[in-house]
Amino acid sequence: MKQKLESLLLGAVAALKTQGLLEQALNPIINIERTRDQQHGDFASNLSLMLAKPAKMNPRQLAEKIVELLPADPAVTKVEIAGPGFINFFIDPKAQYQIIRKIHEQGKQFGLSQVGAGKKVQVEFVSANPTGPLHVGHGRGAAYGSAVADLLAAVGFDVQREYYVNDAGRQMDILAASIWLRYLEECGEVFTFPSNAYRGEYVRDIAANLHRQAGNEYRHPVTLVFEDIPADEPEGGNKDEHIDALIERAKTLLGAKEYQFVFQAGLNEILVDIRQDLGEFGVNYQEWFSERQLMDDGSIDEALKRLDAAGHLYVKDGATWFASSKLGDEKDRVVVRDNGQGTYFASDIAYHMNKLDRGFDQIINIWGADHHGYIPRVRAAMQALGADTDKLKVLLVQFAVLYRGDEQVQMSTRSGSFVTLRQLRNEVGQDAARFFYVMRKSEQHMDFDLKLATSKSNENPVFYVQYAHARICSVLRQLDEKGLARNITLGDESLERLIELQEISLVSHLTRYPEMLEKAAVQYEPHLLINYLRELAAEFHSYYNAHQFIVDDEAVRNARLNLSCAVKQVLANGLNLLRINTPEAM
RNA sequence: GCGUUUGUAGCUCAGCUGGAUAGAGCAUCGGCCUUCUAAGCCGAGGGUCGCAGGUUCGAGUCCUGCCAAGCGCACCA
Repeated sequence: MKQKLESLLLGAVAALKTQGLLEQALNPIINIERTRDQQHGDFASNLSLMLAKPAKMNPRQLAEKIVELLPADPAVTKVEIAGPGFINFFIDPKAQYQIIRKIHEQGKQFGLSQVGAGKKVQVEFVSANPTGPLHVGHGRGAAYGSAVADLLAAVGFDVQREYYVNDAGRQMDILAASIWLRYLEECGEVFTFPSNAYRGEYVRDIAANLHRQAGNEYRHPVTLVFEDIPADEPEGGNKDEHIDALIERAKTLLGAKEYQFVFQAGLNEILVDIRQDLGEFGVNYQEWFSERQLMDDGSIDEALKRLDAAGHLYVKDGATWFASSKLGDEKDRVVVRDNGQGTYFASDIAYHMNKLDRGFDQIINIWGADHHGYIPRVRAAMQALGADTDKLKVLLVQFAVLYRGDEQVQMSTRSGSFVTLRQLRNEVGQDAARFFYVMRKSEQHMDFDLKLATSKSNENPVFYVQYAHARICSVLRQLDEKGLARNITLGDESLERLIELQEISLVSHLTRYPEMLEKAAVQYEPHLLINYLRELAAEFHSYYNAHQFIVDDEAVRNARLNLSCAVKQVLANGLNLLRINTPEAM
């Protein structure tokens, strides 16, 4: 419909040109919008406001001229000039009724499109360090990331979902040491647990499993373990030196192979847990990409070699630096430490090089907002590798601040005092969790009130949308109980009997679904889909309260049932896309 | 201090990339179940869109400067 109006307006512009009112060279952008207010018709264009200046006319006069020159079209019942010079189009409801038939024909396919044209897009999200279970902060990234990926797939992109596993680095060593120390406790050793180690209950669980499997195989007397280890912070020492020394001690006492075993046991157990957690949350990946793999297969060396060859590396103070400040970053960054170890950033350069080599048309990274300062250096690295940095899109997700009523819930992985995603899912349910997370714009700070979300009452907006779906199912059941059957053909033939305000409004709303979906996908804003569904549900509830569907007049009855079923289909399509259930009864 | 994100109703948030009288939910107040599910509907009150300038036919939206909050500014990940 938009395209049709656009061509009509273009016709008018051409006519203006031949009349000499507009310069031939002028090619105005035709802007057509949905109106906000029904009184302004269905669509509006600000064309004459845009052209007023080049045409040297006042906008209202120009608008009259445009309307006069506008080619006729049967679908357009009325054209009005309003306000400062808007041209409002009123569309024949009959032309819009086609959407009901279309929804019925296309079913689950309705709304899907091919604007993505099969372009390869990678969406990397969550990628939390495997040092513990996912918490509620990760939940938002998970819900948002998977919604973005699913939306892109719905409009025809070839989407690859990926989780980057940081299975290397100091944090992982701290985890391994934490597990080993808890294991020693399981064996009966007694000592003070380091302040900087991971203290979560899950660490004990992993240690207990290890103890069950291996008995005392990895046991060493506590006197040996703590011999000459620098003091921990509470004892007046340094917590980092304390834990680092313990990591080294673990490696020497256990030996490389055994240390790896403990390390791997922890990693595996946590990764399995994360994968299961996300799977249950409706979040699935095509690829779990290992950071260690990048080290083992020489990718990091290769990436650094390429940067060096292009003259972007230099050595200072014993470390190797990447001259990122020449490429937009605020300062240069170390890629190889003076101790010879690569930094996390070096891994990330290699990772992005790998992504580029895999031939994606677009690379989307979804990060927590606390990583935003990291973007310029990754961009710089991609540029230095000779890639088109426009291919990279970084979407930031603000953290969700958790409340219980008025009280903020403090969280820290290290101290172990946090609410896990799993706890949240169990408390508020899958549907409410996904809905709540995606309801807000991603870069908006979010207050997640557990009390509110856990309250099973009407305060939960997800029920509102689901209830609309269930209500329609209920109407259909009612129809059956009354011994009536739908006559879809008759309904389709009788669509012009839908003349009530709510009916016209619903039909118009249904026609918007595909364009809304496309916009939500291309702009990475799944909350638009949520808003749409809430509006559609509201219009349906309003309709339901104002009018009876199962009426004696067969034509009206079937037309209304066809409309209701179209609404049901679109609600289901939207909810399914968000992986939220569509209950038939509530 | 520098960078970045945010500031809209009592609270939580939308606001269709610059359009018409700024919206919704919750909360408050008043109505609607003999009728397809009241987890619903109808109505009312509630606003200096953080503040001040600027850009233009037109600004919650764009530009500048302040104010406030979150986050970031490692040879951590």
